Amino acid sequence: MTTMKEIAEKTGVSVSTVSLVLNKRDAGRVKPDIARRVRQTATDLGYKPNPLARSLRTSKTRILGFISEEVATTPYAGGIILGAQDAASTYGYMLITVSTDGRASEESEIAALKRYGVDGFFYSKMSNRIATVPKSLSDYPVVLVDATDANNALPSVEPDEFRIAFDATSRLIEAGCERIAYIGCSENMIAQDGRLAGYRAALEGTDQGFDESLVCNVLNNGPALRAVNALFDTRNPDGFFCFNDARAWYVYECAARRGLTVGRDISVVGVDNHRVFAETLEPQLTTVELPHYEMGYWAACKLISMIEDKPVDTAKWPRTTSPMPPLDAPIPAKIHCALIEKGSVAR
Amino acid sequence: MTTMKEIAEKTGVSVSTVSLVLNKRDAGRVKPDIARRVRQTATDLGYKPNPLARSLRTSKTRILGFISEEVATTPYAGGIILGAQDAASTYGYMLITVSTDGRASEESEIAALKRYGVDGFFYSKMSNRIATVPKSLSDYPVVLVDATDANNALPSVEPDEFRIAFDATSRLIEAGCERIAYIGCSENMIAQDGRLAGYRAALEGTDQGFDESLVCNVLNNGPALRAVNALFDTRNPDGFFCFNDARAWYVYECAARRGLTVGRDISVVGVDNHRVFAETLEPQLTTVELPHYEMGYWAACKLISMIEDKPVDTAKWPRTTSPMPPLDAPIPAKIHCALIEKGSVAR
DNA sequence: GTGAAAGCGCTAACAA
DNA sequence: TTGTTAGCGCTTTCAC
Repeated sequence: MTTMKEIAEKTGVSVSTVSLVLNKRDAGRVKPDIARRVRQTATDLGYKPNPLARSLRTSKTRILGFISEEVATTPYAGGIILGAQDAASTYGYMLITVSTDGRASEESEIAALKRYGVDGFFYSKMSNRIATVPKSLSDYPVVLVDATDANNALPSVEPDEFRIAFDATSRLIEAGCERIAYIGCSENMIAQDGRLAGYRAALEGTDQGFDESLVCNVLNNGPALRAVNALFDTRNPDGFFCFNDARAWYVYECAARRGLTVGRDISVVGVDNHRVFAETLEPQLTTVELPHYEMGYWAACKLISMIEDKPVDTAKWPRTTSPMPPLDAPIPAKIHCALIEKGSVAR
Repeated sequence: MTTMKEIAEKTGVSVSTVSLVLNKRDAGRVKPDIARRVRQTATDLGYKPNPLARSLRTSKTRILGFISEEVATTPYAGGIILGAQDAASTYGYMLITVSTDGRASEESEIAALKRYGVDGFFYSKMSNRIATVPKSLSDYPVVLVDATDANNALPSVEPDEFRIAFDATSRLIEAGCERIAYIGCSENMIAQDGRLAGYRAALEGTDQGFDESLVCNVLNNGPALRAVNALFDTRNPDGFFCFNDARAWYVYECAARRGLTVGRDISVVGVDNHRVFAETLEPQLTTVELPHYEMGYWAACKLISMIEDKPVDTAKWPRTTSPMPPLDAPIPAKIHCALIEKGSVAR
């Protein structure tokens, strides 16, 4: 591992000159010729700065702490983390992820992260919830991911729940469905509210309009399956917007028992896409994929821009199907990732 | 953030004495009384060592690098990482995870990790594959997780594939099933080989014996579903061992179309448990859960023991249902995690 | 037994 | 325009 000292000796200048040049602070301070020679030997020797030593001086580590619940239990976390990682690595940062699943250790994890000198934090709940960020984070830059700050004081990156359901429902309408059901979640969550509103808005613009009796909010397992079954009996829907994979499965199960084929007899649009569904239900199922990767990527960009206190170049951000949101919005800012659509049309 | 200097001043000793005491190198070098006072003020001030400064001297960072594919696409990764994190945090380490999904960036990620001074690496493929560890890792401690070293030179932690299928099949036999099918994977992988062997061994100990025509290896989507459907037609199995969730779903779909109910008309044991299945199929489905958490935990213990060059205390490891494997085995060592069983009996 | 001092690799005042 | 110098917090040798 080559050091600045070696470069300095080899070039015949002092370490500080090398430092200036290599940190791009040489404008008008170091002779262009010397600067060039320094840069040359640096690349010759394959110089890479030692982040630890740098951190010791600057107390900036270029390490980001990612705090989340449920990393272990959802397949989504990975996408978010991957996106955050990509963005981080683009800007020369690394991620340390800790998850607090089922443990009361959040505070000690945060303390550990602080000791390692992270420059800022992601605070993530998987699947858009209201979150209360621990006070121990209050003197650090923080961005919420797939979550909304209870105090509405911190920037967050979230999916555009309304649009997810609005677009998906519109798609079913265009496909000619006449009795479009909403299979949702009876738990109280942001996603449920936003999506139900989007579904409703899409239908209210049409002849069929919004019909409460086509809304079926369920939890899980047997009771959920029975509720969907009852909906089939009473309203015989020909189109389904499903809150998530599990809800889509109830529809599939009921359809199979009735000899109905998805994509022919009924149309189903589901949100998200567990791997298992990609292997089984596709391509009959139309899926609306949440842009987890983009959420992570955007959040990292936002966090880094806060840390470095300069606007980031939004042109480099990966795009979803939606227009780019305003980026340098003041804090608190909610940045809505829009949806990604995948799969064939329902019918 | 209190420093050693502050402790030294407050106690009226020098920094070096503080260092000696706090690093437990004071035996016979520092007066017990002084040592006690140092320790006292340290706790009074809530002293936590600055890992960065320490690293600069020792070139040990107590950071572990976790390299994996597919973090984004499987829900399993989370469990492994969580386990590794827990173990790491128990021993005062942190994890930096990088994933190399669909990117040619592996080498640059490794280089970045090295620059951050990681003490060792996890190299993980999700779902037990033969892996070739990059040569750039060869001068570091490395442990493979859910993967087998192609050169058989590195320690690895893997599930006990044979036992997974042996136990699951035995369970179906005990439940009285007489035509037990194996719904497997037609891709060539360690897990497939091991599990098929386990299934076969369990059946060969019984009257029904092993019957090739009950083995159905499939890939995905329509073709897979049709193959399972054909198996239903030709052999009418009453018990199923399913390689994974997707395979279990094919069985469910076929059963639903025939009006059969799982847990009553047929018995199904599936490996793994995506969250979506826990919400839908349980408790009818018997699941054999791979011990991802334990794999991560054990791997971290192994890696740390290599780094610190001392045996770890295996008594603290989380247990699965299997007996503890020999731990201080010389390298190369394969440490087999056994399975965890969950869910109700099939019938 | 204890402390002074050097130095890990780098940055940033300040001098020259 | 460049170099000297003084640390960042910690470990470690070597005098005392």
